[in-house]
Amino acid sequence: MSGTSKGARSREQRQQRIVDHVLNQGSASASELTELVGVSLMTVHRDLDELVRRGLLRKFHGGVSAQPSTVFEGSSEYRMGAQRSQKEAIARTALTLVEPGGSILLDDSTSALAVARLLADIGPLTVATNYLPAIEVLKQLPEVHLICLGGNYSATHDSFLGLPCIEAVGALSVDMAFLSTSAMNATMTYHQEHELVQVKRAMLAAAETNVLLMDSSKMPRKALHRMAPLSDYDRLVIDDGADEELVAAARDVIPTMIAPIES
Amino acid sequence: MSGTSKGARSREQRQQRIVDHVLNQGSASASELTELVGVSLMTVHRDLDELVRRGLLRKFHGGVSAQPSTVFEGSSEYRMGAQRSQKEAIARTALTLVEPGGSILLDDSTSALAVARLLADIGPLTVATNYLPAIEVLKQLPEVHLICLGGNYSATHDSFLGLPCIEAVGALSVDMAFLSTSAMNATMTYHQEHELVQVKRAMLAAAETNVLLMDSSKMPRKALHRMAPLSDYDRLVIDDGADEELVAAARDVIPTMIAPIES
DNA sequence: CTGTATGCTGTTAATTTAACAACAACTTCG
DNA sequence: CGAAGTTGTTGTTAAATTAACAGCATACAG
Repeated sequence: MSGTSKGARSREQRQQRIVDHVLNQGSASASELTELVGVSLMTVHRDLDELVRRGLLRKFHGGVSAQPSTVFEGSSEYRMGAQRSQKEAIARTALTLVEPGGSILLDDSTSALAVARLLADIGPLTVATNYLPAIEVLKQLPEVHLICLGGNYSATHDSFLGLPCIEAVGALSVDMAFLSTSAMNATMTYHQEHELVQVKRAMLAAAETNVLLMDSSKMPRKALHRMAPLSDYDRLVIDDGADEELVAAARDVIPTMIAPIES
Repeated sequence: MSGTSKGARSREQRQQRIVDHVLNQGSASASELTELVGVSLMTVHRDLDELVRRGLLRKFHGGVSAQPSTVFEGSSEYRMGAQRSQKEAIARTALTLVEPGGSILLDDSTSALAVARLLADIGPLTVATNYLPAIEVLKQLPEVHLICLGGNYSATHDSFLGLPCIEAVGALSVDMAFLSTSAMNATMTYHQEHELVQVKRAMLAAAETNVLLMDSSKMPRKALHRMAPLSDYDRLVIDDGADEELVAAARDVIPTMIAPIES
């Protein structure tokens, strides 16, 4: 490609040092970081912008902090970033399952959003979702018949949930649902929040074919609520950074597609 | 309370002038606006922040613009335009009917959007709507419990319609609905599109009190579909540019509030 | 009438951003 | 193999934005 081998490496190391320092101190000013890593103020700002974009840090006027300092801003933006290329690869692979003229369901996950972003040139398609960022993307596409699944707005997820949403899903019958969960193992999928579990289960029931989108970072973990057994899904799409053993185990249960991460 | 009578008035006028100028020019720089309104740069920035918060302007580094700088503008935002100050006046008057703790319904009209923009400091409130621009505004307000009425997305209206929406409305029972129609006379309201009529009728049925928002520009006209008799509404809010005769006739049917247009 | 509180405004200093120039690493092509 | 071109990273400079504090006018209570 281009001049990235040495440059990118030192850049990464530098950003890692910044993250470490901020995580230790809780927060730091830009000029403070200038001295720490020995580059210009401008470069520090550029690093910080990227780290914010990746969801690792928070920026406020005067510096950066480790945690969501105030409240604001859906943590959904937050989730993207780090595994962005994985999610994009997964979405590209999952996209091969979509056929023009069909109907699909997208849940409120960044993985599903990545799918939405790739639906431009498929052909006529009906897409239903409760996820506002996905709606913003899909409303631009003239060939997509968009259905919004309404409900109670959740600022933390930037989506619509609750009984109204479940009922709206229940009224549908679609070809395919693309779902993601916060954790899984060889037999079960899990999620942190009960409210989301209810909606996702309704989606599972409403679709002919259920596709589970998983980026490897969340693979060998559990979470509070059991959501659905792996056997409830018809297809697993996962990136190639996943634990071999787990993938092998999952393969015994459902057809599994491995998404290659581009360099 | 405090020093707001004269100060606030000039402040509002100033912001109005800023909005007018930006809408005319398409965009403007902060320093340019400084000369226009004759206050310090800092105050201009404070005004712009507030106008952005109210959803009237977009800010980018170096100035502000009327539309989403990157994309085209939704045709719905556009409709505002000429009758913008009327609609804002109407909304401000209608707002006096809203009580904290209550629940309200907003239809997919720019008049209802104007109401949404003023809901910031009312107190806890439940608001349901099928209108995407209103959702974008309301999702910012921490005190508002927002319910999205889902349905089939209509690009021409930027809202959700059809059977799913009607069913979602039917599941609700709210204190007050704020509606607008494309035409009215002394006994009847009308609308151009049947699909909208159905949704609005459902809203009428779901609310305890129905408030009709009318800017005078559309008063003495008819439109294709009869929507509902004026007697189905409980309150009419109209700006003071309306035809005297018609207002008098309407007064015989329902309580009517006249919204003063500021200079 | 006086004191206090509240909100709006201006000034200053610090921070952040955009825009451009310089440079290194890699690629391509002769 | 080397020259030219491309791409990505960094630094410099100037402009823009923000926070913080101080000053002033108005409203209200006593």
